[in-house]
Amino acid sequence: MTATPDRPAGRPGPVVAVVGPTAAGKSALSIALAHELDGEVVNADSMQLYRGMDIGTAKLTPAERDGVPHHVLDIWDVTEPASVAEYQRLARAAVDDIRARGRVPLLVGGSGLYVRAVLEEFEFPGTDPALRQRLEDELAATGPAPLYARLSAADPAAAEKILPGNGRRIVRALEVIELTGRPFTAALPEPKPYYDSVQLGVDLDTAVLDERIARRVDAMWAAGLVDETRRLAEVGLRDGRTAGRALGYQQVLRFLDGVGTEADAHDETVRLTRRFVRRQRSWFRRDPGVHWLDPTRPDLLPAALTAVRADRE
RNA sequence: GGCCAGAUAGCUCAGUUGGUACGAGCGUCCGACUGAAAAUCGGAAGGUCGGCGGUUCGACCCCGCCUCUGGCCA
Repeated sequence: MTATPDRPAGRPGPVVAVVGPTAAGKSALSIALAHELDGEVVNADSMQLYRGMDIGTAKLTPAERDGVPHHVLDIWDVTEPASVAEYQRLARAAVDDIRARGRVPLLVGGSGLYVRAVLEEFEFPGTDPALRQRLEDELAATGPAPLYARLSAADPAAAEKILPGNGRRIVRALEVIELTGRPFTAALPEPKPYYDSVQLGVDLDTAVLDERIARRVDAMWAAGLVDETRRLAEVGLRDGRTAGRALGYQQVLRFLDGVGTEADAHDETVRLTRRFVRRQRSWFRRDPGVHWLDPTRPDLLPAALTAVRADRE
């Protein structure tokens, strides 16, 4: 139990986080928990932040939300680049507001960094579009090697933690160093809670989850993902640095641009979503604080509630 | 029935003019991760090179037979 700076008086319970890989059953559990706990959902899915990206992100429809208020979704245009820092501000404001009203915040999503940014002490150094652009242009022109050499000289500790081929992270590190004059924290810090929280993780056997992903992508296609993408393309999805790369949308965009068939786009989406799941797991598994639950167990909800209440002492 | 091509990692295919397979992409497994994180990047495990025989000091690469696959001709 860690004191939080501006926790309202009384006994606000922990923030309940529901995490895990895509398609494992986070949404269903979160709705059930919300009903039991008098909770409201705060989204922690980086792509559900985009307005209009509904089918491909498996966003719950208003009807599926079943009366449970959802926050921090549909806040960005598809052309806007995502920002964890901005998300952090918005999500924390939503959490604080929910608690101030005496209700329970449920942080739900599969974007590991986003979840941590809310739950733990996590300060993002600033950014500067012009500087960033300059570094990115340089990266595009020369490749990562010269940039990495510069990073090694300026901040050996960071360089040691960042692989020489990872242009993205090298650029960000150089940006932070130049901007702040201080070294870049290239390794995740020991978690220090910002909110008291309970993290519930749901996951399935790989074979089962892989099959579910295939069916989910089928369902997305049937629900009109191609049309949704076409509509979003008209309002700039292609220029969206973040949104245009979302799973499913990126593949449909390629198909719409004449690269490959629609079936290719579908199959690629399945393939890449499966790969994404592996990455999500490697993020969440390292966190010892996650209480894992098998979402197929019949007593899932009671088990989840037990885990939440166990933390309340 | 005849002719031709092919048979190499789980899949698709490179490759060796005979000297322990440099393999690649995809898949699989594992990992990193501080303002794009559904991003970005790294590592590992997988092959008695279709079968049997022959030639040779030595064959995945040469020869013969066989099996399977694809195509062409009957």
